Amino acid sequence: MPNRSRELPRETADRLVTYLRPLLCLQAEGTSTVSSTRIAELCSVNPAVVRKDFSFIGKLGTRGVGYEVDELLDAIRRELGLDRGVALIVVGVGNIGRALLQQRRFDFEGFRIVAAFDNDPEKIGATIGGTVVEDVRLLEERISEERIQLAVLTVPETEAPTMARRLGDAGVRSILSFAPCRIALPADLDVTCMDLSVLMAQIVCHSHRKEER
Amino acid sequence: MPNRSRELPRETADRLVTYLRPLLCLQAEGTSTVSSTRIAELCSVNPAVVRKDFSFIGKLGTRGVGYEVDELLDAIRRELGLDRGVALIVVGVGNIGRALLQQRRFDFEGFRIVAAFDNDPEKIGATIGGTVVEDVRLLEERISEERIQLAVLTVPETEAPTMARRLGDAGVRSILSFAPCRIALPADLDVTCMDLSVLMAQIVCHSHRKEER
DNA sequence: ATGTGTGAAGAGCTTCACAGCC
DNA sequence: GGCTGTGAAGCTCTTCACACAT
Repeated sequence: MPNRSRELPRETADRLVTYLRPLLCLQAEGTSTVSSTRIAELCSVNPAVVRKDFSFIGKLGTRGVGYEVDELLDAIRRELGLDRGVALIVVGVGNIGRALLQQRRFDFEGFRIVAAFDNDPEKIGATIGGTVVEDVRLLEERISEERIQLAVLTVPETEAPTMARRLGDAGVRSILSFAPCRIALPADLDVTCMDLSVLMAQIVCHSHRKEER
Repeated sequence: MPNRSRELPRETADRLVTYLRPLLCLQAEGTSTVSSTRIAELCSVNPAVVRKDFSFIGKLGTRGVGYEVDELLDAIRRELGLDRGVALIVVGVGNIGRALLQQRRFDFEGFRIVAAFDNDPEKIGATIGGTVVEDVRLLEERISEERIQLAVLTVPETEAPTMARRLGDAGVRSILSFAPCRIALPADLDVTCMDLSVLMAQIVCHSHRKEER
């Protein structure tokens, strides 16, 4: 009985994303077929999890053999909607903004940075990693032109809430913010805050908790 | 019956960290007491979750009133081991490394960047955000001097695995890596990979999945 | 009246174990 | 023999609802 539910569990969706990179590596080194056990090793998870995850996107494996790497990649990307290139913008060209613009690996993975914005006249007009930095006043115009759904917000903490609202009003669906502050969210807009202090604190805790065993 | 199990669930530990920042804000604006409902709003979780989480670290609230902000902060930090300042190093002073060094908020939150390293002679000796960049050859020496347990790894992808091993051998317990690659982990060392492509892909998926409802 | 503390019920995810196919 | 596919069991976390304290 094929697993027909369109409802793949949230955890499964998240893990499917993490399988992509190891699979791309295997593909690059010419491996054509791979077992759930091998993938599980590469991702530090249980092999049964891997098989169950794949079962949600259809029967892809051959018993006694394993999975075709190419097929897997296609199936995962199709399922997750990563197969048609996701256009995104970077708002704020500070250190983190620059890091993103210079990260050329994105192309490879189905992301396309189509614009970057800042309010600093010194930065406007500069080309970083192939993208020209534009005046933030053009933000709304460009978002609707390019039908942008994802924005990465890397402006200073003080400007983040205002800018998040502007992005939402302009039609952006999701925001990944690096500002270490709570952003009041207008419900239909989802904001993911990547707060490095929080992340590091969590890591430190895990380590403390591990010692107690 | 107080919840005496030292075993706080992993999710609880992670959430306790996320409560810190809103609480710090409340403290800064002079609020002395807060309800589980208010915290729940600020963190987008269920109030019952908040109360249950706090119950794991002892009875801290007053029925009919709420929780003392100061007490809560102390209790959470004590429980998570964030009360005695965590020393960390930054390895690799590229864009992300610089972003971390300039983030002065860490001091506030119990983190102390005690050293930064790079192999570029142009960068060695420079002071960024109050920290002097040192030659990466001094890495092992400084780690043992300062008894470093946490390192943030922001070197290029090609150097990340080697450097992770060096850090592990030198005595570091946890690594937060920004390199978009799998790092073979020596079991007792825990490596958290913050892969921005993966994060963005997950965000895009959440958004797609939300639309389907 | 208001808001905490918590057993009990419920939901969701993980692991197991084995049948089935190559 | 090797590996997938998957019901069923097990486990963990979440949500509910209400007793209890102020």
